[in-house]
Amino acid sequence: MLSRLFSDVLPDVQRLAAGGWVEDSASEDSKTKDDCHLREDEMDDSETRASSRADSEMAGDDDDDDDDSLDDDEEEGGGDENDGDKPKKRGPKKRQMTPARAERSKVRRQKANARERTRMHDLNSALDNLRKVVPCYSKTQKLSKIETLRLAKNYIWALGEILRNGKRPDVVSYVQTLCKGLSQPTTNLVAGCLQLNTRNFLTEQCTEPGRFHVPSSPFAAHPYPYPCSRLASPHYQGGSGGLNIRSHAYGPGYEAVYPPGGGSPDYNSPDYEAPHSPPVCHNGGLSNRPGQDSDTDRNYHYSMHYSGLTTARAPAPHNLPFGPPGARIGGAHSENIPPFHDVHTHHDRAPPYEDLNAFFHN
DNA sequence: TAGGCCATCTGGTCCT
DNA sequence: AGGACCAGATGGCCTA
Repeated sequence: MLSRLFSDVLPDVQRLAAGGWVEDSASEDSKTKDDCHLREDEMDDSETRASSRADSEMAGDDDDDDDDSLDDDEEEGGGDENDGDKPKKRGPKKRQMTPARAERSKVRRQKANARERTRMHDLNSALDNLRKVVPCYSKTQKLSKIETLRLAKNYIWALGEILRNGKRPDVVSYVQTLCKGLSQPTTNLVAGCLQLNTRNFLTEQCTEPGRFHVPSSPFAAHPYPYPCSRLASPHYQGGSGGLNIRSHAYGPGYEAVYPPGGGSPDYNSPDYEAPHSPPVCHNGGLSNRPGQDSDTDRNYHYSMHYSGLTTARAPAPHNLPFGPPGARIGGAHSENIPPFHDVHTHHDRAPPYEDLNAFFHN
């Protein structure tokens, strides 16, 4: 069984690796593959059923020829035994299903199914690749397809805004942008990514009220002071957890937080078509006390992908698109990144970010 | 148990 | 004819 599994998985992995991405999710796919085997077994059953259907369609054909031309000739004039009491149908006649034709049809269908499977696997691989470059990635808890696409769209839009505005957005508006149109769980997920980093900042680095310095996040991969009045506001429960982001659609008491002018994307822009997701709010249920709950731990499986801005190929750590323009930016602090077994650091990304980095470096 | 997500099968359509 | 693409149907798995 295992060898069968590997023999099936390996070609896929090799194919995907040849496509430019090294897939390391063979084990992850094992279940699916196994399932696939089961389904193939089922397919055998269905094929059997299909065959029996075909056989039933073949009722009355006793010539049993294997020749196509013969089939065609046959259908030109054949099958009229019962036409006496039935109105003649117009259009192309339904071909009589000979065993040979049924066999060919079956093989064709099997090949089509295999192609369709491959196509969908390729599509899923592309989606996996996309998951790796959007700002929240986990091997263990993957974003759904639709959420991946939405988040990717938001991410692109946010990056575009950064380029258009020429200034770094604050963390909250950035999260707002990313979470537009996302489901609440995904919103929490993205928020969790940020929360993780802000908590580290708060517990380890923050020494000055109202100053925001994130050590191990994309926001924080570089120690520069990041003023964020919101985080220092009464709404901010940073001392006990970090950003609390939640939709007020989940009940009263959740205060929407919007950046006070500037830096915030124009969600009404025609460029932005996402359905309006619940606004990103404070006061919500994401207030993780250090070491408090399992959700907190789960959030640790995620990393903000802006950490990718500090890739080895990126010129320097002053590539962070956040914080005050012109802020002094120090060295990278990848060593501050906690040892998440699941964390994705995007060292394999570079060119677009180098552009961005260069932009913010100037 | 309902709902969400997913993989797969299948038939239709379009294109080469 | 055959392949690519698509959408509907179906059933399994998982979670709240």
